[in-house]
Amino acid sequence: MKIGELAQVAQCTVETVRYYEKEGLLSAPARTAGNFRVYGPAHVERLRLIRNCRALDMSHAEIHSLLALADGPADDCSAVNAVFDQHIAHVDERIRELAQLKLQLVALRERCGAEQAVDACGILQGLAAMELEAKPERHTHLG
Amino acid sequence: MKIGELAQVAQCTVETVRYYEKEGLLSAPARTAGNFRVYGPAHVERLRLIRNCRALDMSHAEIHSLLALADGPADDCSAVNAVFDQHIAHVDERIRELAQLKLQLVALRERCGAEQAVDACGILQGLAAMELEAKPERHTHLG
DNA sequence: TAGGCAACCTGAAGCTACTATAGAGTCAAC
DNA sequence: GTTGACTCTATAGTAGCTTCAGGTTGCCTA
Repeated sequence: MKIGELAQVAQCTVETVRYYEKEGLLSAPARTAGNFRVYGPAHVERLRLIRNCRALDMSHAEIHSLLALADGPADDCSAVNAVFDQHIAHVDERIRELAQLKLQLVALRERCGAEQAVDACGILQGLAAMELEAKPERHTHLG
Repeated sequence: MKIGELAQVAQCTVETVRYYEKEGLLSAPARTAGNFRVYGPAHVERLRLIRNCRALDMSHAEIHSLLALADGPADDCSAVNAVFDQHIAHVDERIRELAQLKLQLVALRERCGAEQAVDACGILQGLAAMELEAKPERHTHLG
């Protein structure tokens, strides 16, 4: 199959497929005489795996690790589990961060219920008054 | 004060301050004869506001809106509230997405409790078998 | 056989919010 | 007068794509 069909079955764009090839996530396929990429079932399976990892918000680095492990001759998959556990920890941390954020946001929002002059707006006042604190170090690649 | 001091009181780097100026979030200050930037109290307040908005994960576009409204001659601050409400909605949406993601991740993780051959690893099998679904449109700038 | 059109090709730029680097200039202290 | 901390501009890099420009291939129809 050509790149358009591959992209379609994998629910992504052709540009994304080419990008994965450039990044080394997807191996370079054979070419036709006219220089078109030709893919087989192995490529489909690989791309599906990559896209599923991305759907789970895994980074390219994490996916690279997983693919290497999947290809490798390892006898047991504890390393796979480790990559996965770490990613779950990333998601957990981000959820906690956002929950904390929401508390702050809602508290600020409550300072301005009624319509009033901008100068008196509790939100803007709150934003100006908030204490800046050094951001805690991040251990997640999730934005 | 010079840029280093400003950056220190605002808990950010000098590079970030210069970046905000280039982006139009912070107005260009006066310069010394030696071409050093000189800031006053107004700049401190402005930068604090910006940094607080960023601490709440607001995008530059959102901050631009807020600053314009804060500066504007508007009689009431309902537009401010609207920007804020929309941002809260962004955070909410991202929390929901991540919670959903975590369910999937934990379900996958449970498929491989014990150490076993990579070929039999339930996680990798699950990742290959997952049904690709078109990603829902995103309404948040939060990663 | 020619023309048209969709799909393909490469390479480079754009997006967000910074961070990092290079190479040069400024300034206060010793 | 020289050291060293600070500042300046300009450029490139980060992640994970998306978009664009400009050109080629291949199939269908007239």
